[in-house]
Amino acid sequence: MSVNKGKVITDFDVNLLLKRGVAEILIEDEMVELLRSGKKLRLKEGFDPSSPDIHLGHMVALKKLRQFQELGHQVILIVGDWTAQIGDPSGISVTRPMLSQEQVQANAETYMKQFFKIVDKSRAEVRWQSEWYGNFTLSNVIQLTSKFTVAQMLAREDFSNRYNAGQPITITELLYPLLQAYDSVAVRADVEFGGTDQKFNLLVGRELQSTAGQNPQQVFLVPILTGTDGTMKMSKSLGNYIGVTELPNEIYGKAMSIPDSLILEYFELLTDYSEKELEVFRQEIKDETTNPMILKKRLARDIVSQLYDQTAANEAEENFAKLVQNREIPDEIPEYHISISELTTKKDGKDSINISKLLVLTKLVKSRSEASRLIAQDAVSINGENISGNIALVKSGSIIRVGKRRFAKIVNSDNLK
RNA sequence: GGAGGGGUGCCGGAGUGGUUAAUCGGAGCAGUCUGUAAAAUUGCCGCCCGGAAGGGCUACGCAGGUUCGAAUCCUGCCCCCUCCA
Repeated sequence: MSVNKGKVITDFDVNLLLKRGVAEILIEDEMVELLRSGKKLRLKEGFDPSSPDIHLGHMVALKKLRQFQELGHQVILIVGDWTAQIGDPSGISVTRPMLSQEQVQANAETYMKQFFKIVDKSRAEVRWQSEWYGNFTLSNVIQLTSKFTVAQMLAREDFSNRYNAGQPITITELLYPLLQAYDSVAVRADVEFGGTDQKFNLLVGRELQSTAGQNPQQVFLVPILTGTDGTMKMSKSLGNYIGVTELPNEIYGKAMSIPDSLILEYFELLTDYSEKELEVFRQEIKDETTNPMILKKRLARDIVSQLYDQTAANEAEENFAKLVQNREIPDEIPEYHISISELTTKKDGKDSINISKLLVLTKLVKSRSEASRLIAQDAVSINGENISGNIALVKSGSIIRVGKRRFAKIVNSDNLK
């Protein structure tokens, strides 16, 4: 097979590619035609390194890209080092803080590693916006902006909502879709991938490509993954996300904590379980013949093994069973070396330790005020025994537990001095 | 440039001189329950000192001022929104 060609594809491929985990394709007929043409397609997806973590929400589209790669197509990842400075206004109701060059640079570095947990590096091309925007002049900007009208921009729902609600929209934000669109021109994209909230931006790309004499790209929209809270979209800023570089135990645990209502959505968008299998799951949930927890465990295991491997997944599952389901103490507890004598006071002739100070030192809590509250709420235990006051006996080797999941093992550093 | 409206804790949003660390809702944390789900329910939800009792500090855009006392009144400044130009 020629390197310039994508694989000849079957109906099965088309169905998998264009149906599973896909929200909308514009223009679908053209997309199918492109795939059948055998042309090696240039698939673009842009990322704003506005925060340093890629999470499962991003994984939906990345998995799609991966599928296309397996059919021989070329992925072009755009590092949005310029647009990140603006902050994507899509679906956001307020202006985002602008980031510094340095910040963006640092985030972008860590992004790379994360991309290639899912995307095949050998069939991907990484392009930085600064490649073309670095030399952009004001006259380029004027030329670019002259092609679009305010009315066009206000056609976008989140802009018009904000406008109507009397919330500020900065001019740089209006620039965002244009910059993203120009990326498509710069890399001559055949298809651009994004979440459904990206629809407007991707469509602007089509228009701009047309005016530049290129074939307008196909717009490939994947669903927005719901976050672990079960209501809002997964996003870093909402804190309801599972990062792809988190540790296996964390990923597993967070996956287990999603509401039941999300199980099928996650299976569909994040795993390769076949449609048939999904149908079985759906039925089982509906008929209540299977405890949703069992299905969730399968889901959690699958996600971990995709991001790590089978072994890690099994370990995470064991860990979960022990730690969470049986409320045991984990095998490995972070140790803290502290000087017990410095924290010790005499009370009733016995040596005792100020627990709230200890909790702050071990970083188990943020402040002494918080520590006092948690103690009062029976959330703190030492070697399995709840403590009732701020004073208790702690020895070298004592295990402190705060809430369900926070642990620390105390190691006395006195005799090391 | 002119007129009007507004800036309150993570978010939304009350409060217009006095137990106000600031009603209420959401988010979050913790307890009970449990499948680390949901629902329910209880409590917490600025920081510091103190074993505790208790005490102190900081906070309602920023900076001053009036007052025994201000998120609340006054002055200046900054920012946002709407309408007019």
